[in-house]
Amino acid sequence: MRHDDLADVNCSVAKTWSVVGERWTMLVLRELFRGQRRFDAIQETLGLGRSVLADRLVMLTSEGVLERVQYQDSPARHEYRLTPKGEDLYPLLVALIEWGDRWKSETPPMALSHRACGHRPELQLRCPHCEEQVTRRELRATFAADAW
Amino acid sequence: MRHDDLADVNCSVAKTWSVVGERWTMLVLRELFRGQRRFDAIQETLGLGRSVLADRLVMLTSEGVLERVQYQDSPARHEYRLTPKGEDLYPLLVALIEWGDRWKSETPPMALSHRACGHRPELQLRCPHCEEQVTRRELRATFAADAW
DNA sequence: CAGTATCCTCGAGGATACTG
DNA sequence: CAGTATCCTCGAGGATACTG
Repeated sequence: MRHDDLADVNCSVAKTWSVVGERWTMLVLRELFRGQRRFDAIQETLGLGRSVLADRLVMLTSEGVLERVQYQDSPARHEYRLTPKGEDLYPLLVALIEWGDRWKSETPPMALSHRACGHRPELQLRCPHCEEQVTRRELRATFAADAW
Repeated sequence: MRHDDLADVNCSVAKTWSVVGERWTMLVLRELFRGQRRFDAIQETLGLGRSVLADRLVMLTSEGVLERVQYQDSPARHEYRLTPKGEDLYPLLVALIEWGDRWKSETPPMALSHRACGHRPELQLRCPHCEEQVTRRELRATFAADAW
């Protein structure tokens, strides 16, 4: 199974992975969420190959995760911005940060805080109906007939 | 930068990626969360190479994400179970599922429901102090001096 | 069943120079 | 600045047979 074949499998994990599962993709998105929009800025910070970055940006743009926006003319220059589909990857990024903070870093390299109160936000798995947190033991999984 | 070098960078996204960022790792974990614990069962469902699966299981075990448990003797047979460190990857898996359900699947291939009420749980980013949901616009990021 | 051994392919990524 | 062109390396993953 090639990487691209993940997109065609009936599993939401695999489909998402077909978009973000390559080595550099989530780190490129990390830069976008951090406010970097320029090719050279991202390339220098991450230190990845220019052709790899160019390829990832084209892929993410054609996926609708980023949009390429002209920010000046003569000469024309473009930058990349997160679309709503791209912004919606934020919980995924936070999940990566939280796990790394908890299990792989002594001191968190970056701290998020709620502007209003200064406290640290966290991802919670909740039942919107019961209005309480749930653990995976309290969940049932139902698979469609053609699910992978 | 090789894949393994991500572990040594001072960024929690990169460190987590050094554990879960290869092509098959999250899909292997999906099988574990689904209750599959046996080598052959995982290998047949996913269809990945046996040597790749063996390598991933060794890596995840040495990372402390899985533990290898003997479940019978003569002949000795082993299976794999999620440790607390592995269980803590569940929000990450849910984030992948939610994004795929929302943006890449017409009908969700698998539905999670709260056993107590039957409703669908969701990941929410919350401030535990203010006891309310927050968006990324309401957050501030503070980087350590040596953060990547 | 849970792997190991062996061999092979191919494409992801790196490096560097160049261009409008 | 935002890429493209070119060439190259190497290791991740596939396939198949074998083993305690």
